[in-house]
Amino acid sequence: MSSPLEKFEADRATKLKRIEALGLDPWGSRFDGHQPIASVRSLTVNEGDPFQVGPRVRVAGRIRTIRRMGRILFLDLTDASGKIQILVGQKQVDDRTWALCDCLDLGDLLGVDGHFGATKTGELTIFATHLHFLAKSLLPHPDKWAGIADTEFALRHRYLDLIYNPALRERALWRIRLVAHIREHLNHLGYVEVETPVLQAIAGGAAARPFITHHNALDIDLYLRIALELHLKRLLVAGFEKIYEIGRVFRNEGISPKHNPEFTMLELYHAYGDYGTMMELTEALILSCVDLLGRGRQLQLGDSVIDFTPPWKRVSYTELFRHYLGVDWQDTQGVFQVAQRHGIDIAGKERDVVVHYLFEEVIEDQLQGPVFVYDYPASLCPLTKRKRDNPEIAERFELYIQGMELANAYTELNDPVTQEATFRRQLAGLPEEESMARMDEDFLQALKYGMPPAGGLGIGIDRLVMVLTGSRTIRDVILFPLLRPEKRASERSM
RNA sequence: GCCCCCUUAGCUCAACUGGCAGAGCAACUGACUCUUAAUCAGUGGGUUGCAGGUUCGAGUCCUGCAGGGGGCACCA
Repeated sequence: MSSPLEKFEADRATKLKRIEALGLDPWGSRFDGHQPIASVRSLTVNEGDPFQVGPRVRVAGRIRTIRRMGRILFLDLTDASGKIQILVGQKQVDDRTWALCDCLDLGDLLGVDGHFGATKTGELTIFATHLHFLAKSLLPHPDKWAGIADTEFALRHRYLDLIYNPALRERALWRIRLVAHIREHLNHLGYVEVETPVLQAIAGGAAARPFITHHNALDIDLYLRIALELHLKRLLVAGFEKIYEIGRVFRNEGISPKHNPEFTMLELYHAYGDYGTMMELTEALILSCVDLLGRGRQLQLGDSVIDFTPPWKRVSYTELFRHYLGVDWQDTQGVFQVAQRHGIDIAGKERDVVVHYLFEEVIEDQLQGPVFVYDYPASLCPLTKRKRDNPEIAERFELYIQGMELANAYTELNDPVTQEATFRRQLAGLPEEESMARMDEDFLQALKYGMPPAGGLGIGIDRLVMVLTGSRTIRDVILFPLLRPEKRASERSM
């Protein structure tokens, strides 16, 4: 009981007991009829004694500051909509409410009845007639002005960070609005939202290591999905024509400012479309998100300004290679020479693997964008339809903004024979540790029943929100990013 | 998995080339009916992330570990 923190808790527990002694419940109960603080603030202030004449209001929120002046008490109360000052005067409230004022701490949740008005200095204020205690905060809150500076503390106490870091709360709200907007936009275009399994016997649709879990009753290992693709295509076979899913996918890979092990993907499929259909849709969708922000079409992102004014640049993979590397990526000799000049190890590697390295090493970072890069080496795109006049090229595009891949779209491969062949080639090249990857026979069979030609699109929602909110790391747009559990804390709680 | 940086009171931060661990906020006691980073008087609060080592003496130097951050690798 000697540590400072325990003393804080003991002090607050004492106040909790005193609240109980007043015949009040320190954990509160249903509290109806309160209105958002922002809407209270927009009421008009009446002339006269503010304890009497103002409109009657009722609010609920968290105590952010307390200023005690003898027989009068000022509180700042915040709710989801804003902040307002509360004035409690000993003469204007009953004895029990005044006694309660001695038991209030920063962070407590409080309901307030009173008259809305303004103080002598003009501060909009609720002149309280009654307080309703709603919940005790037993732990001391962060410094009310400095907030939380320690990154780790903020990440491990995200609920506190969201209280004391308005920029974080604002970004979280933008993410919510943007995702809702994307749904509205797509629904309006006639796309329907579907849901497909997260637990899968075979995790396919992307090349990534999956998380493994186990189903007890069936006694089988299952994987968490790494993509939405293969089930959505089954739904194309099933007769759905314009579908999308916004869902969590899981990839068992490293964590970085651009990578969280679980993240949110939008995948969308349009029967009888192609990657051109998807390019038009992508531009319109993201543009309408930019417009929703209401900050114009030139957005400041970090040190640079990205101009979203359409039409966005469209440049082929081939053109990029000529421009940045002065070589045709289909020229095997040339590619190997250029790769060696850039210090890339080419020993035993296939040309297109080296091509891909070169793209990521040399070109990707320079794509300020927004720019559509289209027509990729086919061997890098096992789920993509080849160009009719050149089977080495796949009808795929990716959208790049600030060197970051934001969208990825194909003309979908619907030929089961070609699909099976590309799967087999892909599996043959996999290292031993990834031999868990298996041919998805069920998916191939679905294709054999006939999948319409289609355009498909994937957009990383987290990265899109990063770009649109100017966030430097993906953690800024994910409310609860993955952290390693604290060892000492978990041992203590055992 | 590798490299670099960070970790001091509940929170935000000080502490010179190794020399008595400090301040603001928060907390506690008291004064004050228009304050608003309220003010004034007073009080308490520390395993300096953890474990070792060097030293007369370690927050400071060395080694290991943990967590976090950044970078690399991985990520079609």
